Amino acid sequence: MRTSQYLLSTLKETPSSAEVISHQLMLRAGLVRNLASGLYTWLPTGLRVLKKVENIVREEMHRAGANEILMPMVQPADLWEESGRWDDYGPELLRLNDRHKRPFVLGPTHEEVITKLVANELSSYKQLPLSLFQIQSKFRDEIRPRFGVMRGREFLMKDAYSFHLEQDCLEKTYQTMFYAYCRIFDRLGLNYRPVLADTGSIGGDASHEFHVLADSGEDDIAFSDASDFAANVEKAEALAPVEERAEPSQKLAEITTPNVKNIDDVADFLNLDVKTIIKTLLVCGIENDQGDIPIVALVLRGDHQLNEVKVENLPQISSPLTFATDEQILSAVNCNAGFIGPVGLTIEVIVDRSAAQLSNFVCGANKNETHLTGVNWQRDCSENEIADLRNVVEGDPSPCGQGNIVIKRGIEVGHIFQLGTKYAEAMKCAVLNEGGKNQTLTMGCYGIGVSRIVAAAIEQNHDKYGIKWPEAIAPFQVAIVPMNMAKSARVKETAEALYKQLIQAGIEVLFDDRKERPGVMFADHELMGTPLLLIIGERNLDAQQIELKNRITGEKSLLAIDEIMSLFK
RNA sequence: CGGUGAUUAGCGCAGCUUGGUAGCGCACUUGGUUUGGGUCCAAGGGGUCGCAAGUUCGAAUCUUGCAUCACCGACCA
Repeated sequence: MRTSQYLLSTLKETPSSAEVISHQLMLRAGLVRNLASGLYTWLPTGLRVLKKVENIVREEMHRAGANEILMPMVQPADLWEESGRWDDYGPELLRLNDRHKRPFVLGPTHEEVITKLVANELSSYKQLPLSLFQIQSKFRDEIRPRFGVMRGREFLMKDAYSFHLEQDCLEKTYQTMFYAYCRIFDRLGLNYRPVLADTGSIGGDASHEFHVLADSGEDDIAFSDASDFAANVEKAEALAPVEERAEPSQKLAEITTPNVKNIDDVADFLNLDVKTIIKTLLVCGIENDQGDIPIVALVLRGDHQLNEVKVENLPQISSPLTFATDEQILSAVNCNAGFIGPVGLTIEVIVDRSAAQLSNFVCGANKNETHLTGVNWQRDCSENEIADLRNVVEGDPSPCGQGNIVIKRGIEVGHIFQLGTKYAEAMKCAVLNEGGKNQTLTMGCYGIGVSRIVAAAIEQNHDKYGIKWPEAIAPFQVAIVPMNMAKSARVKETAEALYKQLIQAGIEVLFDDRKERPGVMFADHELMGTPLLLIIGERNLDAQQIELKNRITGEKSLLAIDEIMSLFK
């Protein structure tokens, strides 16, 4: 490709709307342009990268035995009614009507369509297991699209689905997909980790997320410093403290705490460590037969954070998690938020493992402007249900039993999980088994955020000059940068000849044939992140040499012209 | 959805307080100059100042409403 025929569209200045570095560089290097909130046009350079990522994903899916298909982006609403997600899926699901006023959705994912398809196409266990995938645009009407294509509303995703008669077969394919994902991210040249994940609203048993490690990531990942354990903080178990609870040594006392509203205030007021204070949060339980919603108290150590996913997974708590309103709090405990404590509560109380290990602690007295000190479990309030309610923090013992937790940020680029029979049951996806009986299939589901990978790769590979593409996904393998070609026939001839050779050899080459100063060319190619530059100038032509510059290492070397082609063998 | 801020040329911004025919830098066009790291000089083109209404002789500027975009939070595959 010659730059004179190419839409280069680089920008010297950073558009003000771009927050993270990948978004800034994608705009500056001319990869994408914003159309509306969360919607992007892919320019030639960006599309080249996107296609490369897509192809690596496709190749590895084929290697894993999956068949490529393509499903429509627009899906009839009745499929979603059938699966129950028409009601369950929130406003993220974009709903629309056609000219006959029939309802449709813009697909945020394709479980319904594929399950329906397989239900219609398969009839015998002999056709199983079967894996299908597509690479298709999805639309999710995100509340807050941000970070460019990292969290866009329309984005490119590879989604694969596997169908099985039995769980052990599903597990085998799950393993195959796990390794396929590792191969994909290895080939992409990214620093990534598979991490244990919560199965979330989709349900199912086992789940791993694949995260690209980057400070700008939106997820917290808990690692062990002594093993290869890694889990999303949502999922990482906070183990019960091993030390025995200390015996009560203080008397229970009531103190007046005016204008003390949160844990930090209490700690300041009493000059105590927040770790000796507990906080009590009131949330909504599951609606009972009378249609009442019970309020449940959750007790945590002052320095710990509530883990909403863990709480939602408790049988007595409503999902999604809903905090009690001020009115509900007042009627349940007869005081305001900020002064609630477990002593004397009549509602159900669930205590976090770490909070349960405390003795002689401070808590709210269920009376405004009042706290209790010297509180002890059993002696002052009944022994309650104990559960893991909190996020792990750095330094916690790792749930794998080895080492301690370290927390890093990650960008979720892949997610695999064992779906089970949820959709197969809803969509009546079954085949005849060996015994001639109808048997509902069990499913696996495997997603990769293709467009998000492009952003994640930049987050991980850039410097002050621009993008440093991993070789496998660079838009061009090499650029020819002639110095002052307009004035030097020799430079022009050499550049043209080299360009022709590279094209013939099937190399993806960008020939900078603009009449630009060298600095402009260098700056553009460094911004675009082309891994290799071939710099042709009068200076080295006397010796029949061309300068080779490596974008990643910064190394420069001189090569004889006839050696150039051997670089690409 | 709540809070905050923004909206003036393709991009980055000034002008608004104190109303009087819209400016700077980059980019773009033309000519010259320069040519191994974003040259320099000169001359140009490009704007319903987000939209609508109001105040006024006169509105980018003051008032009101709306829209869009972004950030923080809530929410969420």
